Amino acid sequence: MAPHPLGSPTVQVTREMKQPFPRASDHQVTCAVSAPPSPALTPRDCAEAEAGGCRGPPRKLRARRGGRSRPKNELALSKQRRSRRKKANDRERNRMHNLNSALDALRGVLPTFPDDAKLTKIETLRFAHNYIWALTQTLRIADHSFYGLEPPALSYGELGSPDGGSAGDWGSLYSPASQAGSLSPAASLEERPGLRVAASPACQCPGAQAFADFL
DNA sequence: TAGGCCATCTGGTCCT
DNA sequence: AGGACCAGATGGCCTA
Repeated sequence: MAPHPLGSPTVQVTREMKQPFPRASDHQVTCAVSAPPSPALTPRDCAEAEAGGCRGPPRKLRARRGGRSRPKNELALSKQRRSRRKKANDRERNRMHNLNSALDALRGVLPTFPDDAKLTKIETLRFAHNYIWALTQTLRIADHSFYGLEPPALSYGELGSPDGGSAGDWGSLYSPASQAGSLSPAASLEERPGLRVAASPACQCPGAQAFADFL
């Protein structure tokens, strides 16, 4: 898939565009209260009910009960519901955009070539995880050589999963040792020929050199 | 054409 | 009550 840049304007496809007819559930919600349980109410039934054309207390009686008439209430209620839903949709969209922005920022600090295909979301997360793990190991090696100690044995088996913990949720996704299909820094790039990790002039990511050395 | 990825909508749940 | 978060559903786009 040709990744669409995140900043590109997203086409707002409303429910109305996708689904020419209102969802049954929506209709049921608005109709259920205002009309007696009758089989298969149509929007027209609802409209009639709202206009007082349906069975139910006559106008006079309704008015006598005081306050606003019920149909009007239902109308207002459904309007309010729609408005709330719309606001919630906006927030949700916004939230997902923020999430994607964060993901983009993460992509930005991962060592790939600028013209490489964009990492997918899951690839980005897995790659970042293993990248951090690799950098950690690099620091470890550097520390040991600085203090004149023997470098630690860098076997995945000894080190466990990249997060340093048990092979829990993260490990199940990409323990470098066990997950052949995982996005370990090297493996992930073999999986996607378009993507490479290297310390090259084209790659302007912090830690890329150390990372490449480590590899 | 099938499958992968994605954006969006939606209803439910939890929290403030 | 309203917002944040989540997961399921749906449909569009793209590639092998």
